[in-house]
Amino acid sequence: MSKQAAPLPVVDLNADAPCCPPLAQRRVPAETAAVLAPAFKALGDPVRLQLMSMIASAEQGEVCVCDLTPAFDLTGPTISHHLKTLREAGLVDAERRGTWVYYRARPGILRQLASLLTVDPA
Amino acid sequence: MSKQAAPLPVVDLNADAPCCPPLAQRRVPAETAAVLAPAFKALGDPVRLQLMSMIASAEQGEVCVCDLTPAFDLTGPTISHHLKTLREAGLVDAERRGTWVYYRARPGILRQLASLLTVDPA
DNA sequence: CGGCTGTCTCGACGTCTGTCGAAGTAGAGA
DNA sequence: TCTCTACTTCGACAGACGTCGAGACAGCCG
Repeated sequence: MSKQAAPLPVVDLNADAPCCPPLAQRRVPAETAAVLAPAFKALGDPVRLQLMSMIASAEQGEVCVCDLTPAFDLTGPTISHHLKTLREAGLVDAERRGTWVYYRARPGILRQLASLLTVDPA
Repeated sequence: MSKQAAPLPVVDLNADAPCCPPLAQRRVPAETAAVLAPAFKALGDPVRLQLMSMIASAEQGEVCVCDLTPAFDLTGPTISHHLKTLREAGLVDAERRGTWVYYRARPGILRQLASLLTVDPA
């Protein structure tokens, strides 16, 4: 950290309201791009995109890893790695309850990404 | 290619209407994920996210590469490489007119990505 | 306590990516 | 035609990424 204060929470990934106007409406500043690009990057893998969808569309709002893993032809560690990527991108949350670990989506950041990509109906 | 026909254009990136229900509404099938993930991946770099925004928000609907390049501390070849990535992801189109090359956004795919990320206001 | 199961971490591997400089191509103009 | 500018392609390199097997850790249940 070279900045001593970093006073501005440039983009708040937890906010429920869109952080910024649509990408097609105003130039995205470098700081915003630096914060949001990793989220897109995390969705930029087919496996993670499916994982994200399975988590976000879960009936109870959460899914057990044990239900996620068998849906792919990949080993447990690999799925775990992808879930970690989604976690670090702020797209999902994990919680351990007893033997199992449950993942749930963070709707706030999804909304922000969606609004960023919004295009005028023109 | 093991399939002999591949008859279904599973996802039409040029369509203006959303190709598929929101990611949080129904599990994204593997084929859809395979088609859309590259687009998210292309947006998963801060430079490309800014380039995309500069192109999509252009006043005349298009931008000259010569206006794009000086906005970054990167060499021409590097910007050219990122633009190629955006092109190959189907996010932008390029057209040469005389000396200059102009890029414009493809709103269709942007709309599809946005609708995929849409979350119920719940 | 000891063993079992579910999940994550670690280390390794081949591949892909972002970046550059050098060289190639396309068009404008003298 | 010759040269200049704008942009792309090529070749190279360091670093990041996706995947796996082996092992570590956490919680359950005898």
